Amino acid sequence: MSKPDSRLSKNDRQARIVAELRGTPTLRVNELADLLVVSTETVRRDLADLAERSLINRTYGGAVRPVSFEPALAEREGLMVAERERIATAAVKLISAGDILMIGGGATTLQFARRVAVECNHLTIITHSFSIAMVLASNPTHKILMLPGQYDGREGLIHGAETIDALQRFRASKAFLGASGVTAEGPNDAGVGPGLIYGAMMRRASETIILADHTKFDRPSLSVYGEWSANMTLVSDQAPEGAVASALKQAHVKVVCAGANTSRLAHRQRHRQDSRQ
Amino acid sequence: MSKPDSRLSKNDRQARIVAELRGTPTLRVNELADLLVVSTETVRRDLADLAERSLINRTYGGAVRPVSFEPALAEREGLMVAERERIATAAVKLISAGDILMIGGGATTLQFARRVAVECNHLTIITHSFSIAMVLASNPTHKILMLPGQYDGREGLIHGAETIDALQRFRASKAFLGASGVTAEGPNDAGVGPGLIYGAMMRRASETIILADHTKFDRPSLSVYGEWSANMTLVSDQAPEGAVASALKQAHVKVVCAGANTSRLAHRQRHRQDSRQ
DNA sequence: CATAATTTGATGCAAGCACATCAATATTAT
DNA sequence: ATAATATTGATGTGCTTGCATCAAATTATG
Repeated sequence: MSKPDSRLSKNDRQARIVAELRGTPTLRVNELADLLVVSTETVRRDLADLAERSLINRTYGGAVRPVSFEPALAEREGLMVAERERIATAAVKLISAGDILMIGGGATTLQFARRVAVECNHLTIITHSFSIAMVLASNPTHKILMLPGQYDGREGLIHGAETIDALQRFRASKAFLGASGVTAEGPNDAGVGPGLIYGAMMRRASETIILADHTKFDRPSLSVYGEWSANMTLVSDQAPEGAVASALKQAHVKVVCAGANTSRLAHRQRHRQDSRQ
Repeated sequence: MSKPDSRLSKNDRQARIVAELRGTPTLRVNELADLLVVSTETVRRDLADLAERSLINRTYGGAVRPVSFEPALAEREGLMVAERERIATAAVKLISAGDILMIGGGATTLQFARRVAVECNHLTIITHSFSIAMVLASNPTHKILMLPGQYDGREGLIHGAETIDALQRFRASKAFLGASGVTAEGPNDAGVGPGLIYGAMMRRASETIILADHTKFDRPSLSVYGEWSANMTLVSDQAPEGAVASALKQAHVKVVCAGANTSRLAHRQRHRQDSRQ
């Protein structure tokens, strides 16, 4: 994409590596040293640096693009992997043939989308998240509708007035939404823009399914985007307790608890952690 | 012999590798050999096999998930790199401060977008291409509007009736569009859906700039999406000749020829091809 | 059942990678 | 300008990967 400038500052060089990775899926230390005209050791140091900030994914001998190019998502992607996988697996079971889904952005819903791509077919899915659309597209039987609006590169999401407006023209049977926090008041999100969209999705869907691991319980976030009601389901890895539990009960919210099960998952997680370093 | 059920057939084993890769971004040969209870050589052979069918992406020492990301684009990305870079550089010069741009999808316009991200600031850009939006987002001063519609994972593009409809609500000062073919009739595209969008963009923009390298000249494609007119500019690496040239002249289309310059570009191209396999 | 074809494992070798250490160079602050 | 700090390059060692070759084992086939 650009030229091998003879000398770049450390920051420029590292930015360059990330940029390069946008074009090529995999890079090798040697290639980079060659391209940037620095020693392989310097490249190695840069890679270690970038991997720590999870801007790249280190491999033996080089680097690959991080799982999700959205910086904000990449940070969270490594956490609670096993829990999210269990939640996603349980949530997929709630899908019926012919459903029209809305899926909100987030690390947990992305995991959910991965499973939808594998296990379901011929669904219509409305989303505002780039990564979710891309993941789902690996299964060509799905019909994926992308919402319009302003693109936020940090979160990899579309949002804004355009998005809300467009949502009014759609109806879905089920909305699958993530949450930064789950409190007695309702599910809430750290961002105002996304929160507004999740709220709009809830109103345009017959049923709403909230996907949230137990660390979200009782953790209030910036904007409460909806109130608990009887057409909602909470899918989590643990059952909530205290104030949250009673609020859910009072509003007749269904709760699905995706408890630990096979050794396969534990095994998977071990694996994941290995490859993460 | 000792563990009959731990033994998998070749196909099962390879399927397992792909499945494993769905959960983990990167795997190493050793990990896999360990996991599948086979020798590292067998794993290597499996990986070579899978890489050939592009079900995985090989790295030194392991494998990563393949770029499910725009297969169609990836094919073209490696070709005519130097030409595209020159075209992009020349096209960026046509941008004025405060412009509202529409950018169509394609390998050449993507290259153009990369330069816009680096060289321009504070532009409003309307697009239907995921990769273009993502590339531009690396410069947070830009405002990126994403069009709605159906997502085509193969091309990484949005298209459909929704998209055309939404375009009617926007106006841009300049539309930058790629083309599969450039004939006397006008710019044309291999896809019907994208073609309709490019046509709509042309009509909603005050000026249209077509980006196309010389291999597109006189190569008719499926759908002619617009007619040459005086508010159009063609940016290419070579000046067109014959019927195309006279058609452009008659319609008063401006032609910008981005001549060859540095030798480092050729160097880059070699590099990219290496790292692609 | 026996033979052929395929698949797998073992081994040796060359090349590549990672890491630690130390010297040289560049950058920054005082 | 000088010193303090940070960054980079060079080098050597140990480990890992990749590849080729051949033997063993498994599977398919008549």
